[in-house]
Amino acid sequence: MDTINIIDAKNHVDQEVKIGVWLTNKRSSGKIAFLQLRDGTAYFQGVVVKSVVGEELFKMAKELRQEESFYVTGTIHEDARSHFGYEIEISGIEKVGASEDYPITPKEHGVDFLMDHRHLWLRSKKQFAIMKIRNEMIRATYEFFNRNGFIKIDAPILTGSAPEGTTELFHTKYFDRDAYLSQSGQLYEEAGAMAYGKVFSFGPTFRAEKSKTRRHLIEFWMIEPEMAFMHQEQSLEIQERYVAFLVQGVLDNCQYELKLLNRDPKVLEKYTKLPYPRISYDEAIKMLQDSGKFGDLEWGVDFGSPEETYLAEHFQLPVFVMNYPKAIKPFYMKPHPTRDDVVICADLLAPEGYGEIIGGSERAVDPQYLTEQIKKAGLNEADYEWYLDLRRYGSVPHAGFGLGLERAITWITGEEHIRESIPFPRLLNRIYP
RNA sequence: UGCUCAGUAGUUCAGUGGUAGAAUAAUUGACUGUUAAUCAAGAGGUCGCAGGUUCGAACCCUGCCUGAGCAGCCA
Repeated sequence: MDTINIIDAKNHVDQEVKIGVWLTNKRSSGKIAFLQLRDGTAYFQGVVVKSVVGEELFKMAKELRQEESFYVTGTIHEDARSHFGYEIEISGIEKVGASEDYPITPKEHGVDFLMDHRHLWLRSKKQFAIMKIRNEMIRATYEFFNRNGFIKIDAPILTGSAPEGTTELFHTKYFDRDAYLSQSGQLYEEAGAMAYGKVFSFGPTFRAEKSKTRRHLIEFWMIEPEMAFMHQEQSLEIQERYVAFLVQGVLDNCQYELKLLNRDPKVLEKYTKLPYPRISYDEAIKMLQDSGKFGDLEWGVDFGSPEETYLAEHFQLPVFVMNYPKAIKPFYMKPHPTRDDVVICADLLAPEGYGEIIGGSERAVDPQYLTEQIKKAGLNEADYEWYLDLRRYGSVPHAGFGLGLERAITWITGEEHIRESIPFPRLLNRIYP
């Protein structure tokens, strides 16, 4: 008799198998019991018929508690009455771990209660589906960049200074010196690109901002590719190919999970068609002004979420907004060749109101210009000597971008809030569990 | 950090000045195909915390704590 996973049940129809499972719910009558089972690969139902298994096993089945773990043995049947398409007719139960008064019931719960029990909430169907899609997007990320000649260069998490100097950093100690948790690996990836051509990082990022919205996490995961001998236009092509590849990966490998989430695959299929629309910041400002919905919006301001949502809704596709004002962007972006007021950059705004998922730019290469910008930004020049070295020794045109993994997951899964896109979210005032 | 809203049974909520309620979960029993099964029974409470007003406060007032939504900031 084979020991299998639920997801492989279709390959074992009419065979007797053994599966290690947890009980998610049960229903029973005097003669028949339905056990809702999960094993981490899928969810399906076990059927226990009293007249077949006898008094003792039937009684044991009826007394199983929610989230109790056990082995079931039985025969797999194809059955149209099951949501999964298959079920197991149980002939034996071997208890493994007891469970009493499991807090998360099949009824509704509030967000706070669920977040306090995040370690258990992860077992439920919706969370299972989101985590599987997250895993697929991580897998597809590695595949995409490896296929396209990138190597992964890990940026440090502990840094001695603020890479961008703009947002709040988590402060810590590095023995007797000050240190900060990384809010971006980008500058290090630029060093990587000058060493190995095309590189990417994929790691945690920390922002000590008092942000409290559905699109913010304090700790999140970012993918930051950086490419040497590359201008912004080629970078945009890589960005849209990468995003489309993520969507395609989920469509190819997560149909079951999309169904659990009620996410319509037809909507996602639209996002695999390239290229994505591109508009300049100037055009975006004009569109917003013409809409008459944003008051006295003036050139030079950064977009808030209502503006981003309006732009993305207009195209119903991910849309690149290019070349923002220099004043609202970080110091390392390449200045526009003919205009003093904008830089060569682009944000990718996700449709359906999910906001910015990528920020990217071509990088400034002139060490003199960079030194000035570092001073202007009020940063300590000495901390950036190593960064300026990259411009002193064989600098080349290069571009890169950063994709926020959880924002992309929230968009692709169609979830309301970013907090369910990461196993243990760190939110303002929440660091338990 | 600002604005708004909320905190009552394990959970989700009703109760807005006069004996603390419902549904659901858990428990016990009935039921041969259930999909949040159904039916019946008993049980379940520091009404967020502290102070005040009142003959009397879950309810009114003040302060504090906790959370949610939106905004700013960002990916």
